[in-house]
Amino acid sequence: MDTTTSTAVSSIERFMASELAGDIEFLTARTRALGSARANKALENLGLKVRSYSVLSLACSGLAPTQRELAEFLSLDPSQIVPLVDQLEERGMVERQADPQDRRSKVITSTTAGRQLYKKARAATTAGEAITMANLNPDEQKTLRNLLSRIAFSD
Amino acid sequence: MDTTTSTAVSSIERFMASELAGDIEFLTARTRALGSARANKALENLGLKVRSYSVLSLACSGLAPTQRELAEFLSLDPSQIVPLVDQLEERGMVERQADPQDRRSKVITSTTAGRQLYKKARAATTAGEAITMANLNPDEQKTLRNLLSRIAFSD
DNA sequence: CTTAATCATTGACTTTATCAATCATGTAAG
DNA sequence: CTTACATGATTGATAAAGTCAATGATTAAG
Repeated sequence: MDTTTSTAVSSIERFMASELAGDIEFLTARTRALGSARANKALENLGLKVRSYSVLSLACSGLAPTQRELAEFLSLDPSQIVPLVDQLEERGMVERQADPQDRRSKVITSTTAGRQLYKKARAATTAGEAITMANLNPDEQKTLRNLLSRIAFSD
Repeated sequence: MDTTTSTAVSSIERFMASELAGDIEFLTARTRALGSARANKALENLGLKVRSYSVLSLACSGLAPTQRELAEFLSLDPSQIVPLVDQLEERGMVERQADPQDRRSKVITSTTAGRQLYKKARAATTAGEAITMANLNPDEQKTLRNLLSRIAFSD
């Protein structure tokens, strides 16, 4: 007798037996919803969201992404990148640099302030991720990354 | 020498070395984007999307979900469930039934037509999922489901 | 050269998400 | 009982995301 630990969990357990709960699409959607809610909260103080954090991260990577590449890697439409870069640029965190190879493209690079912000943001998301993954041991976490990567980059 | 197989892939590889590419949040977001695009396409002919499919699936599960439970399980706001059920109900696929235990709640059940539609839809999404997971062997697929479940239901 | 393709950008438009308010019902306490 | 408070579905307002076509600047190809 006892199915009522917390209202939130009680009914969830019932549906874990459903066919839907075995769908990878569903599981990734739910995992992502949980993770990005947590990440957004962790980034709030820094004036960032998951999206702007992602752009900043790639800008700080030294890989010199163009906006088109950002769109592709982040699964976004190129038109969605524009306001993301706009905001970061206005804050002085990144810069649009004309690509000398192809003047249509704009390479996004980070400023010193951008790299400082990223360092803090990275710490925040890492901490959030640790909470999200608390149920998995380090080996399992590594495995999960590996498996997801092979799906996410299978195109 | 050859890095130019397809424009889409060429730059992606470069960014797989980035810190961001190791973030679980990022990997689930990308995996989900890929998967739900495929699933939506697979469901298009049936007049369904991932969301309505999920509701239909749970309605067909025999688990008698209430709308609140659907919202919780699908990580949606209760107000988002309303139009989803509306549409399926208008098509005669599901029914809102007053819960005799609690007349505030409405239990969503499937009709015969709903179960027939679900059968087709299930086949479509399963096929799509097989494509998504093609790079993983059966054991790996099972492992992935297990690991994701433990994160997705860790609340 | 001229034609076609690509990149960033804009703008229109649709779909999702978020949140407060409401009505009906249920629960708890005096 | 009845008063006070909590909950489930619904509505409506608003913000945020996603989708798509069109444009100007450039580059690539014939």
